[in-house]
Amino acid sequence: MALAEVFRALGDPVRLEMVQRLVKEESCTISAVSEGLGITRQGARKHLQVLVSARIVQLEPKGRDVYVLLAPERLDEARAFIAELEAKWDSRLDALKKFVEKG
Amino acid sequence: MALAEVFRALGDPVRLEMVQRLVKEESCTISAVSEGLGITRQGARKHLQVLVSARIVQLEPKGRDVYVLLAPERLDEARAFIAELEAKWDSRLDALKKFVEKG
DNA sequence: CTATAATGCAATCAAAAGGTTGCTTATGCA
DNA sequence: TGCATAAGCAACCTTTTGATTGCATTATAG
Repeated sequence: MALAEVFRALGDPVRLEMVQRLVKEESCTISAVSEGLGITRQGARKHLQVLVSARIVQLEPKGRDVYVLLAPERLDEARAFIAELEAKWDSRLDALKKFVEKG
Repeated sequence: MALAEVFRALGDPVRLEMVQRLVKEESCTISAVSEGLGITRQGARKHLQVLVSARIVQLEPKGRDVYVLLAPERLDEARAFIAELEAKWDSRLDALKKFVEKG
């Protein structure tokens, strides 16, 4: 399942923080999303690459800088997947409830 | 962020499959959720433990069996987190749109 | 034109993850 | 009582992950 890769990418505090930054701030360079995370630039860069591989973000070089762009499609797929699980779960509970009511 | 642990737990095809099984089927034993995953029982058990640690599932021993119960709260937190990201993202796009319209 | 800032690339390293095998324990059923 | 089934525990192994350091490259600001 390709979704597992998306969840995995979100499964780290550093990467989660990066995604949150990208949601808040318009136009982040790699430097910007990597600052103040308590790890080195290269460490952060590896995390960023995980997000790129999961296609949660895209990189766009512009001169000396590389801009990091959020690609929200994958996030939406992940959200929808969980929502579907919840829907199935709820309908099962409903069925159970009706079964109990019937006696 | 505790949510990272939830995402991480979902970030594996085997565990994702387990969760899907638990949504579909009522009352699964450890054996049931571990069958047919292409790995050994002990391997599956380790995956299950990851889900337990992330509090996505609970274990309930009953006699010789141990039942695996889905605890949907964490899944809902994860879904809500993404939904919130999307909301922020959308409102930023709206703001940008208005800015552009104003000239 | 040169210094500096943004980035890339590679080697290295410890720790965690994913998986296995082997053995033990305990429960339920015939 | 005896045997099959469900599960636990521990050791072990390989690969991946998270992070580092060091050095090279490239582009912009003065």
